[in-house]
Amino acid sequence: MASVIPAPSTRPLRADAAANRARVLAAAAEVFHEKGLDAGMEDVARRAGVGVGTIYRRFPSRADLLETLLGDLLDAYALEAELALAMPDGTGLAHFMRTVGEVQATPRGCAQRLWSSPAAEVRRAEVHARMTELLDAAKRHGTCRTDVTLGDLVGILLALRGVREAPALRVELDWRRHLELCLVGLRPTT
Amino acid sequence: MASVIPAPSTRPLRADAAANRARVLAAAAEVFHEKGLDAGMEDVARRAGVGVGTIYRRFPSRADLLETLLGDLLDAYALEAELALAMPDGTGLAHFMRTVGEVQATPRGCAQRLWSSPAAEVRRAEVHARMTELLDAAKRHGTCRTDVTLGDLVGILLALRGVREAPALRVELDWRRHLELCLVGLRPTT
DNA sequence: GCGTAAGCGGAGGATGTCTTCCGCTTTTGC
DNA sequence: GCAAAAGCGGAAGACATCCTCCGCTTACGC
Repeated sequence: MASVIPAPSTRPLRADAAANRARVLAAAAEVFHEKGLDAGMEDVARRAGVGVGTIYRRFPSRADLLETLLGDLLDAYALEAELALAMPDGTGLAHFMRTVGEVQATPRGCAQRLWSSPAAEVRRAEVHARMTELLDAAKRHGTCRTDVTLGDLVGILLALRGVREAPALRVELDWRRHLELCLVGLRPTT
Repeated sequence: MASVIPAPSTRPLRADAAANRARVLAAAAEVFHEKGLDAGMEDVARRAGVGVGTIYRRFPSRADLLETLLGDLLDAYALEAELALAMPDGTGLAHFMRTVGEVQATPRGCAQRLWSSPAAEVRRAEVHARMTELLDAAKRHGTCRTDVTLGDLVGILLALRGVREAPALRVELDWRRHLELCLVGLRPTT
C-alpha cells in the first residue's frame, strides 16, 4: 500500500500548454473588451495565435472561458477592497469605487456583466461584505450619508458600465465624471 | 393628363394589415424588453400572433423593426422635454430626468441602447437641444451646478440603463434610487 | 356578391457561430 | 536520444437565427 492518495485531480499542464492558456485568457479579455461579449471564438483564437481547438481543450465551452475571466475580475476586486480597508479616515470607500472604475475600463473589465454567474457567488459575497465594511467606515467618519446602502454602491458600479458601454453619441461621455457626480451625491448634506 | 401627381408613395395599409403592424410593434417592444435586444424574430411573431413572414413584409429586416421602435421612443422623449420646458422655476430638468427613467422602464424603453443609430440622428439632436434648454433653465434658477454639461445628463440616463439591465444579484438594486443620487449630485453645494 | 389586389403563414434556404474530432507535432521523463 | 503522452490546428458537424418564397386566405371597391 505505497500510497492511498489518489492521483492529483489536475496534473500540472505542460509548459507550452500553460503558456497558451494564459495567452488565450489575455486575448479573450482584449477581444471581448473591444468587440463586446458576443465576439466569436475564432476572433479570440486568432488574437491568441492558436487554433480554436486549443481554446476548447482548456475551456470546455465558451461559458467556461467567460466564467474564468469573471473569477479573475472578482479576485481583483476583492484585493482592492482589502487594500481600501487599510486606508484612514473613511477615505477607503471613494478610493475603492474609483479603482473599480479603472479596472472595469481595462480589458479585464469585460467580464463585468457576468456578475450574476452562480459559480462566482462566493467571491461576489466576499466582495460585497468588504464593501459593506468600507461603507460603514465611511459613515463612521462622516464622509457618507447614513442612509446609503450596499445596493446603492453596487448600483453605481453597474451604472458606470452603462456609461462606458454607451453607443457613440454626439455628446462627450465620461464615466469618471459620472462617478464623481455619484460620489458627491453620497456625501452628507451639510 | 388627368393627374401628374405620382401615386402617393405609400398607399394606406389594409385595415387588418395596419392592426397587425401595430401588434408586431407592441409585441417586439415586450419581447425585447423581457429577453433583451437579441431575442429571435420567431419569439416576436409568436407573441404578436402572426407568422414571421408578416413581420418581414412590414419591416424589411430586423434592423428596420428596431429602428422603428427607436423612433417612437425618441418621439416620446421629445414630447416629454417639451412638457418639461413649460414647468416653472427650473424644476423641469429633474422632472424630465425622472420621466425618462419611467419611460425607459416600460417595454418601449427596450430601444434605449440604439441611440447611436444614424437614422435617428435628427430627432436625437432635437432631444439634446431641449435638454440643454432645461439645463440652462435649472442653472438660471440655481437648482443645478453651473459646471454640469449635457454630457453629464446623457451619462445619467445611460447609467440608469446600466442599473436596470443589471443581472440579478443578491443586493437590492433600484434605478430610482440611483437617479435621485445623481440629482443630489447635480445640486449646487451650498 | 365578386374579382382582384393585398395580406398571411410557416417551411426551408442561407448564413454564421459554437463545438467536436483526428492526424500530426512537441514536450517530457528516463 | 527515444517512446509515450500531451498538445495542437483547423476542417467539418451540429445548431440556431435571419430572411425568402409561394400557395392559400381575406378585405376592399364596385
